[in-house]
Amino acid sequence: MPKPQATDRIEIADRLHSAAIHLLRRLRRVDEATKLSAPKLSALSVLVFSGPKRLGELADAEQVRPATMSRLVKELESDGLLERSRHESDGRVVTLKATQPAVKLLKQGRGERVKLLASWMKELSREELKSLERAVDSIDRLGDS
Amino acid sequence: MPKPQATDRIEIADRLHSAAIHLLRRLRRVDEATKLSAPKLSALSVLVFSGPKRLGELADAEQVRPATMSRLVKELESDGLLERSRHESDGRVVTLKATQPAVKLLKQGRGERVKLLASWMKELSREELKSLERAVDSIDRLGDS
DNA sequence: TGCTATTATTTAGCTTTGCTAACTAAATGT
DNA sequence: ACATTTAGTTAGCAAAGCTAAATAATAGCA
Repeated sequence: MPKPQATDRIEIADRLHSAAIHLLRRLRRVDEATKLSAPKLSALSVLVFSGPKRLGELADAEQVRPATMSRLVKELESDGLLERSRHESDGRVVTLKATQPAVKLLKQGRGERVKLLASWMKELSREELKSLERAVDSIDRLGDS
Repeated sequence: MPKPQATDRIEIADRLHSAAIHLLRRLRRVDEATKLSAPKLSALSVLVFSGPKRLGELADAEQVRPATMSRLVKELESDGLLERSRHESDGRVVTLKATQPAVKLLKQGRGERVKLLASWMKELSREELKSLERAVDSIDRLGDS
């Protein structure tokens, strides 16, 4: 019984890479309906489910540069989905907080993209769903170190 | 022992969505080294591992519009990584074939992004790797129907 | 205290990769 | 022959990533 070799890992890595690309491309199609693109939904999701954050923290959490997050935040703000406020003691930091409409959108609607993805998952067998559930955490930790 | 509920699926879908976004963002950082972005590597990978394709087929496989694939192909061609040729009997179709340098790059080097991803996977336990291997196929089939 | 360095965010400008719409060229069918 | 369909390309736009440079506030230190 062979142990996992480097080539196995590379094979799996290759398929994971393609699968991630394909999955996000398929999900992109729902964007018009939601009005929220993947990066915006993902960032807003952090604010809704983990509470207020400063801009730099959110950029870190989302693996983008502060400059990129600044633009996303500006657009989410003008959509009324989050509020910027200045920190009381440190005037440099901007604190971001999801608004009620955003909480409603994400908590109740949970996002059109996520609902669509969840509906696709109905096709999976019980075992496939179990594997997927276990794998998701591994995937999200990949490259953390 | 409860069966998987809709809320479980939505929870997993939400985490899968975030995990896929985060994974691809982390991988993007290696692009400078490779000179091949995710969409190009993914498209080229199809040609190398599944053989020549017409442009429309490749666009379908990659879940993008022909117009988008046409541009990617043009750039890959000017990098010497694939060759366009006209179909013998049907003058409308363009057949795409990976060149030797491309085969070498992907088969031997297997792409910097994939190598990096594979190296991250060393941190996973045997069990996590197994779950991931099983899950990858499910992920890639999601939304196929 | 007062200068200097650091830190947080923003702005400007560029690149890549999606898209749609409109075009060309070739094949098909009536 | 002529209209329609099919395959691919081109043009032009938007979103989201980046870096570099600007701004503003804080912190450190002589």
